[in-house]
Amino acid sequence: MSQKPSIPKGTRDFFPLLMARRNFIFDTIKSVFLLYGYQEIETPAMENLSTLMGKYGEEGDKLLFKILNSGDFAAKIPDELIADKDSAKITNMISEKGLRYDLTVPFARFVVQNRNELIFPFKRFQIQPVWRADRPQKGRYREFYQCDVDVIGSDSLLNEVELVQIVDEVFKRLNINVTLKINNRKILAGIAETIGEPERITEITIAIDKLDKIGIENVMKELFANGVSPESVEKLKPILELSGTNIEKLNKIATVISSSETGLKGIEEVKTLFGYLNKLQLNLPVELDLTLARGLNYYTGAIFEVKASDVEIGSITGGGRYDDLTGIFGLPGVSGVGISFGADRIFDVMEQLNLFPEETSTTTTVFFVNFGEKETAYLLPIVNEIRKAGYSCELYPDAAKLKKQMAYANRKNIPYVVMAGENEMKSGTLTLKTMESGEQKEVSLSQLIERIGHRS
RNA sequence: GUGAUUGUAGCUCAGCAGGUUAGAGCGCUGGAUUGUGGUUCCAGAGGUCGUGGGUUCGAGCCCCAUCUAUCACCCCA
Repeated sequence: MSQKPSIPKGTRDFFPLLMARRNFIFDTIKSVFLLYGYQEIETPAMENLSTLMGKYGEEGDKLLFKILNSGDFAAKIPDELIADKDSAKITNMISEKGLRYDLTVPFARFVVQNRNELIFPFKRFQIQPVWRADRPQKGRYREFYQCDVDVIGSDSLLNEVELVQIVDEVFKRLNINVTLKINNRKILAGIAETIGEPERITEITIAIDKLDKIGIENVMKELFANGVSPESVEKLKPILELSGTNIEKLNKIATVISSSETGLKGIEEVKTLFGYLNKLQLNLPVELDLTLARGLNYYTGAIFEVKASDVEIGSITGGGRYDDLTGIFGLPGVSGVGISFGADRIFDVMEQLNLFPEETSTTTTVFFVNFGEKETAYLLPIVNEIRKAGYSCELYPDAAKLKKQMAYANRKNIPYVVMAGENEMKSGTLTLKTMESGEQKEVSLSQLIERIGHRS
């Protein structure tokens, strides 16, 4: 049986049209990054497992793609480990590399490793694929692109402001309606302190993150289930029910968590951030969302998340401040903020909303029919002249039937077809056919260039 | 990792309560038109019904397993 070839679960092939559209997104994002003075870097697709493991929580470790060691690794596994069927320990023995899970942790590794050559504050961006062994579903893939911008080595809140501006500019250029949600991890810590469960901040944040999805009752149930005491959960309730404008919410929460120094610091940070943002003319609505938690446990200050207003797809951009990510790699006291644009989800949003401009599907401008050897010799220098003039063109490689060549040009949506056979060669001209109208005209080379230049 | 739905020609789908040689539209190939595409007409090719087992006289249809895609949970871009 000739079994059909296939690709791994959650991965995709991209056709030329899709690539043109994806590149439109990447180019847009990249141009905004450059506009703000960020510099591009790349890191390897695979990292040592030791730099990846333990950075994304227990769940994250499970979602890492691990790469099998080369050689006869099985021989080195002690029999008792195999007998125990202890996957975790066996994994350690047979795999020491993994595919990157995001761009932030490899970036932290990069910064620590190359700290002496970098200029701080270091502003970098990075557009590369990441891999997660997740089960694919709507808007979720096992291989997808992230477009990260980070500034590391500065704890100024101006960096947060700049990131918000970047988010605003990118989505303005892509013509997507979005809402930016902001929260601060210090406020969440303050809440946990206030209700007397400072140790359980992770469980608490994960639970309240689900508030708009499962409702307040279920959030509270989940907290019970995770061992948070009933009294603490009761205290949490009024916090979750906060409503009003950003400032109103801030003021209310400030009174509730006034005993927590960390919490108040968080509130101060958010107020400062909003203060700056009010001075700028932003297109997107910015909303303080105290239920925004984001699972990644390395965030320590601001947390950002962007949601598309017109499509139900989860967050399309996210990020935050991490004070000590490089500490894990031996360089403490370096603070960074960053956000990550989810290019694939942004793509899905734009597809659904039909937001791609027409030009992203353009192909060759001029097509030259191949009539045979003599004609090809006549055409080759002309084809080159067209390219020199800045127009993309191609000469069909085979002297196939005219019908076939015309059909090819038609399918590729090429607007101009040039034919040059015996007659044209004799008179030193070219026959130019405009595909859309079907109109045909004998022209000189300079007339041809002029004609295609008029197209817009 | 848990739970559910799905799978028939390149694509979108039909397929009568399990019953002989599995259909349509679009696409593809060739011709009408040997220097003319997109429109029209004519002809043709293409499927071991996701894969592997099982039930049955007989399975595209029923059962089990497996893979894929989709959806929800977990988590996340």
